[in-house]
Amino acid sequence: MRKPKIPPQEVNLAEHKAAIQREERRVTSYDVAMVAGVSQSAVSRCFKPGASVSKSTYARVMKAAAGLDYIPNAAARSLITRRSNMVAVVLSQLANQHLPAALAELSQQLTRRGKRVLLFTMQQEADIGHVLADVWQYQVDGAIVVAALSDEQVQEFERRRLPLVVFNRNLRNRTVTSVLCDQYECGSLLAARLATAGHRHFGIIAGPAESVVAAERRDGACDRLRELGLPAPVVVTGGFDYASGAQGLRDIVARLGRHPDAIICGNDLLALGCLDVARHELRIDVPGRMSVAGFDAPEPSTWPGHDLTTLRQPIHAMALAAVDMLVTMMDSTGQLAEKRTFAPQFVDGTTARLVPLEEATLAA
Amino acid sequence: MRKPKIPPQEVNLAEHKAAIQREERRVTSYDVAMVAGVSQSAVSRCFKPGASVSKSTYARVMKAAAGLDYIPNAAARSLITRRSNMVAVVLSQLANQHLPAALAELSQQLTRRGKRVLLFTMQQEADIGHVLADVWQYQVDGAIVVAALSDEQVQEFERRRLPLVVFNRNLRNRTVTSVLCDQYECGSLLAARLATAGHRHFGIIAGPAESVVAAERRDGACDRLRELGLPAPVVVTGGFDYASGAQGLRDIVARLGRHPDAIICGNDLLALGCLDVARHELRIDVPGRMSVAGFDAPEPSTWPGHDLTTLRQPIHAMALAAVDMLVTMMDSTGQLAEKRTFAPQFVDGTTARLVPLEEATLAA
DNA sequence: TTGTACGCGTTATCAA
DNA sequence: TTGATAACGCGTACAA
Repeated sequence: MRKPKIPPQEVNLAEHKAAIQREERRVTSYDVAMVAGVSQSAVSRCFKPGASVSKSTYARVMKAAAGLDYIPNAAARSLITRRSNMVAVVLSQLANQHLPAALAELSQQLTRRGKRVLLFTMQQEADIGHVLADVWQYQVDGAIVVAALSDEQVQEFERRRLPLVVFNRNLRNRTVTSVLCDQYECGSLLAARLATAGHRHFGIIAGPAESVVAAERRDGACDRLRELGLPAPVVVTGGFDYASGAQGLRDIVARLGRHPDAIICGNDLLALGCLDVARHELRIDVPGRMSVAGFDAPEPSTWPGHDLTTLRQPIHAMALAAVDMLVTMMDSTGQLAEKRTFAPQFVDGTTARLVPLEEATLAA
Repeated sequence: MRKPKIPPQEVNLAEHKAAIQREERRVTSYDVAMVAGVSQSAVSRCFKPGASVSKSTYARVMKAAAGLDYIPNAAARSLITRRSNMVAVVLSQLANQHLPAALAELSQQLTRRGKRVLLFTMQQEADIGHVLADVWQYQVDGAIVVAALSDEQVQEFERRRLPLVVFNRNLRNRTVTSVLCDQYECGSLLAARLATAGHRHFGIIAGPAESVVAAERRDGACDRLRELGLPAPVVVTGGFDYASGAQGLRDIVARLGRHPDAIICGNDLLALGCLDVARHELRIDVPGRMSVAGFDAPEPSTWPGHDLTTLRQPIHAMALAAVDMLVTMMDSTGQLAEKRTFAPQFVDGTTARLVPLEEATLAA
């Protein structure tokens, strides 16, 4: 019923192109077929890698396609193949923290594997519900979500058979595939390193009470200190900002009557605030008399001058793993839920003493 | 020829759902129609805002749709409507500078208008050619590009009738719609402000020789100083990093035999390096004896402690403008190329003296 | 207001 | 290797 009822009839390129222009149509594979003097299916095959086409046909088709600026329509393709080659990446607070770095890595890795990124951002993680409704519409082949999904939401992914990888969030749900850096373990590790160096009295500037990440880091540190038989640390809460770090140290010193041996901060911004108050306001020698450590080392280029002792999440490895897992799930129908947990990288700055005092003295 | 030859025949929901499951099909509007006992077009109308449907039909359809977890297929829709509601956002170096903030703003604004973001990232701006080929495939309704497009590439957008807004890049091509912060003007403005305060001898740590942005800022400052009849500034080049800022000041001082009245740095990282060397190595009183200023104020939360005098690009306003223009172009067919240039915001830090010496003395 | 019939542009199947 | 034909899932004239 289509116009080109007589396909193997070659048509003049320029003329045909003008006709398309006139009719305000898109250039389709039919148009290419007419100009090349082949069938529409032949054109389709030429754009499918590994299809069986003769050299001469291929050449004629490609020439016609180039002349018409023809590009296959991804929407039509995805309709029949049931694959869009798009992956949804869902996240909030893009402006904060190391998410930009993570997004860049995810995007690069997905592109390398021939997938496109359909980006969904939200103001707050709580808005995820609205976002998911959009995700379903767009026929993505999979999703990488940086948000705390509810059990129900995870189940909806399963029901729709949509491969899902949760990034950097530790869900209770055991059936979900995720890649993360164990924040509890991070807190534990940092406490242990500092304890090994001989620190006994700890202060913790934990961050927001409602933050899951902050809570896990705090609990990891507290539990480890208890296991080691050390005194319970003084814990204060607040925001995740510079000012909270500054006030946090003041509060701890006020509560304790003196400064502790070491301060663990919920993130690096807190640590910087703490550091400045310690050095310039309270005149505490850091790291001589007190150590300060944080989490979430930013890119090397940022925060120059400071040389914080901190932990860094291996974003590159995590992004690689997330994309790997997602692609595997997309290729094989039957998938196994897996949780890959990465260890943090220790960033050996100059704001914490990490060797026992005797050794430090010996070395000096 | 389709199965539901007899649509107004109500079908059991659970049974039908099981059948779909069994056949491994997607849920379509036909399925909803069968369960609701209406025609497929009725279902379609129910999902189109402002279509004429009776209350009762709407209710039956929505109930069936909810029961089947039906969501309209965006690919099929875009095939017929010729609109995908997707906008391509193309950029490189996501991890650097203020691009994350810009992307977040763009994404928010586009989402607010019911558009989805299809994200294309590249390692270098030069890779834009490969990326564009992908953009054409995905039938986006428009594109926001943060890269220096060639004339040819701009023309291809026109040829394909694809609305384009160039973000933060000053193209020679006058026919392209773009939104940007004039870097030449930024340099000029900063030089003028400092000159007004009485500074006469300037040093410029310009940044990479190959960077267009760096060159424009430098030229703007140099030209303005010349217009004001001030001595030619000492200009040094290097990278865009902290170390280059530090070395830059050393070089300027070595070349001049003393330190100048004011230093203009190609970006904030350079300024920080310069600042630290000035204060801690060369023992120069900043801003008492020398002023230091930069460009590209980062988010308030970053680089705490430093309190740099600098200029900030109004990213929020720029993103808003870009999306506004793009949406306008998408809605009306005949579009007019327009270039919207925003003025930078002055960030009044503490590293530069901005009032003439007499006033400063009087105030003291 | 509702249903019929068609087409959007492609890939997949099958026979030639 | 090639061409005819049938889907894919939806929106939309048009007639009822």
